[in-house]
Amino acid sequence: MTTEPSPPNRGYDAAAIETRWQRIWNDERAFASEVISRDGIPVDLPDRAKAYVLEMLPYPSGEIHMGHVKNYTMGDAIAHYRRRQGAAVFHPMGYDAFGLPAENAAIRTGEPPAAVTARNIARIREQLQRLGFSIDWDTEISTADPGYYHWTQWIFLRMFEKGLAERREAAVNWCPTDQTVLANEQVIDGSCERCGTQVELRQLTQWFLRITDYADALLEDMDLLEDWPERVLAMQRNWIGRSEGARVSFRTDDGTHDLQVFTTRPDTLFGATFFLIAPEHPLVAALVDGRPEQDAVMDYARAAARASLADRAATDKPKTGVFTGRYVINPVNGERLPVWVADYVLMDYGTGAVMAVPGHDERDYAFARQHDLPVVRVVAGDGVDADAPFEGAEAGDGRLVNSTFLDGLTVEDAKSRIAAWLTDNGVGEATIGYRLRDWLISRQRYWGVPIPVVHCDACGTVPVPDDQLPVLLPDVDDYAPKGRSPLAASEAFVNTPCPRCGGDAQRETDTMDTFVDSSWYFLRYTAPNYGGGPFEKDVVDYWLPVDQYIGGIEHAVLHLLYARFFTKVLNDLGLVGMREPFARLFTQGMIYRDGAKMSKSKGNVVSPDEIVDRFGADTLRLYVMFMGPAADDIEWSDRGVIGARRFLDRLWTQVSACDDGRGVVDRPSGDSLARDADARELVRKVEATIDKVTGDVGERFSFHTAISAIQELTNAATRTPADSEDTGHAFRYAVQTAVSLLFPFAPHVSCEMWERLGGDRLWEAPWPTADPALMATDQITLVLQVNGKLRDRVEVAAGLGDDALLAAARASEKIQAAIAGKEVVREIVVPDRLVNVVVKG
RNA sequence: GCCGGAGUGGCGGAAUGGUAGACGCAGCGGACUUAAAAUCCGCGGCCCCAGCGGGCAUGUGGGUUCGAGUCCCACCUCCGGUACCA
Repeated sequence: MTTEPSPPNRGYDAAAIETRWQRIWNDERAFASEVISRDGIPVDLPDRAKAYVLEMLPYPSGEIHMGHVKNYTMGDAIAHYRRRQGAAVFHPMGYDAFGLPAENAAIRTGEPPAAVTARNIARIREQLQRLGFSIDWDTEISTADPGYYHWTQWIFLRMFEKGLAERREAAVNWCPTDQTVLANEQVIDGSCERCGTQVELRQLTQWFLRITDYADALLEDMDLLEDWPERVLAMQRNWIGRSEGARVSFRTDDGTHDLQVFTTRPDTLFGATFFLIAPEHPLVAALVDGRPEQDAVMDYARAAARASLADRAATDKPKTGVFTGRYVINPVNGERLPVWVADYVLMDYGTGAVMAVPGHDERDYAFARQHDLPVVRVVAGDGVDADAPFEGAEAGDGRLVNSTFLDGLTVEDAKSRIAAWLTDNGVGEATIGYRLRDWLISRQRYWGVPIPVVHCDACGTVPVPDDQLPVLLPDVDDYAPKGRSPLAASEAFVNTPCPRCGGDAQRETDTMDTFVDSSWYFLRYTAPNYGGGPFEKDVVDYWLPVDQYIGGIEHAVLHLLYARFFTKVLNDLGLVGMREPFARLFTQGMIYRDGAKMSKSKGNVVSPDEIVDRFGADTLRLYVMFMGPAADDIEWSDRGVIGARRFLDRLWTQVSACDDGRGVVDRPSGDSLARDADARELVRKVEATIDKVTGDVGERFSFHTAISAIQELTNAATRTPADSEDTGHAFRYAVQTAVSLLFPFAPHVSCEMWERLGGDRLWEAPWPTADPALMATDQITLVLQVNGKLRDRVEVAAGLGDDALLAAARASEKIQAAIAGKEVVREIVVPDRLVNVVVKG
């Protein structure tokens, strides 16, 4: 830390108290779940309300950071709250343990990734336990454990059987630094999301999961995700990128080849003046074979293949391309269109070929101007002549022109008309395009789940039989990536009899993307040690979907999309009952320091351990919840931490003032409150606080305002004079309620204070409920306005009628002065709130 | 460009269409102390005024309303995502 504020030198002993309560909770297994399939033994499913509270599992990098603290503290507060409301709560924890960091460490030091990972997990577990989270530690899982990845492989095989996992050749993203392929979702701005290296496109045979088969289901079932942040849904929608259009078939003028295009503007078919194919298009070589243009075209295609993704994707560079010398026939009017190869056409999207309509597409327009190709208008906006010159592409709405049978139609009508025409003439059809690509899961790296298949010369690709799972990750001497998986170097691993014919065969040596591991972990928690399957359906169906999922926004289109896909596949296989895994999602904001995300390289990291050492876990937890709205990015403040501790110390002092052996008291009686106005006002504040905190924690996830309400209550208690038995009782009631409400955020010291107040087992005590009758005030401040401007305030009894309130307003000298000599036009009365006198002149 | 979100004191932020700035941080004044720290009490948007008071204030400009931080329209700025997606 850059500043060194002193810890308070008075107050409670955080280290002693926190250790004590952690031991008690642990000894009593206080947060163990009732309904977990431990070894395939049938369990009774209670019909109480259930709450599956889940935070995204951590990658065990060695140290937790503040983001984790915020994430898990929020989940813990919700879990505690739901538990005390009487729900059966499930709050598990695990580790996303496969992945590159441990492997890269292994390459540097020679220590096996399994050992690095085991050490890191032990460290993270210790840190989490030190923060006192109410986790069911019996359910703890690691995705790198053979007992876990056995079932990752099993699920993969079920997908393989359904044709949802397949091995095929494709242009894929290759990271030259990490020496492995990457999924589309892991390429950010043309660079590897992990190391930032620009990725290359390579033509390789790889394993894919057919997530595109689920594109529509992933879109449609967003309706089931009512409590997901809009921006996450928007990102997923954009990522899937569904667009309605048509497939159209163009034949070469010599009739030898058929080229398909996808277009969202089939209405502009008459405006096509040339035709483009991607440099990677499989027909490029065939089209130019033996022609004079061959060399130029092939050189261009090779250059495009070499260019980095980022260079290819730059939209501001000139539109390059080469004419192939070939022509295709526009099926709608028989016109010959010259075929060009251009690198702005992506092999990845649609069919890798497009009809170019420069009049109504910006990119085609730029290309046409660049290469002197004709531009034709087929859509004319209001008042635009059919043959008016162009100043740029016109993508707007209008009516069709120069399009024979489409002339006069709106764009929308022309689209359906031409779709019908294409179908009738057998040259195309209406279809849907997606931006979403299949999920490339092969990785040429060591520390991941082996893909459980065998390659046999006689039988082809053969799945490993279920009874031979798990395919264990072998020990190897060298973890360094060499462009192929390190597993390939282990002959004992690779060479195996074919499960089908018994002949010599080789195991697949690629491992799986770690996002596969985390696509189903939330199911395994319900049966962490079960050996008979990945989970048990009835237990999964009891707990799932997750009632509240909490994690970072960075997984909006990665983990969250993949996990939804897995759930749908498992649902289709009849293995789980639900279609969506996470009913409600909360994405927490990041913690910044000095205007930047905390990171070692920037040297602005505040370590959770250091804060716990100095102030205690309760202080850290309270502070991260108090900083600001949980969903917002917020700047860390060293001084703010001290403020949180100061509040706990103040409450501790108040509890000490109640240390008289009276025990936990009931709400003061009506008689007591009728006798004493101070007691009445303080109890009113208590009830209002219960109401506020309950809504903030239970419904609005507005933890910072919940905490400030508790602070207001303790401030009010302090200010209440303890001058009678009635105020003494009210004070005690206020303090004990503050402790009870604070518990989800600062559980250790709350339990200690509760005990000192004479209470027992606060984590099981029912959550307080407010008495609405006591929340009402008997005095209100009536706001007096003239023409909507504040002019005066008066104290009056609550519940007065309009006439009495008007009378009070008219009695105000300031109001009289403000309306003197003016005509009163209208008087607005809002009961128990304000009077607004409207005057003229 | 497109999609999503946000603009309120010195700072983090609060506010069912009804007292703008709760709560906290920093600051200032006071108490305690030989002194400091800690703690406790109090003050606190900006401008004018000795004071009483008054004026101006929630990114900008319009609108709806008795009344707008809040609702509507247009714009500006910032943040995040995405982008030759045909």
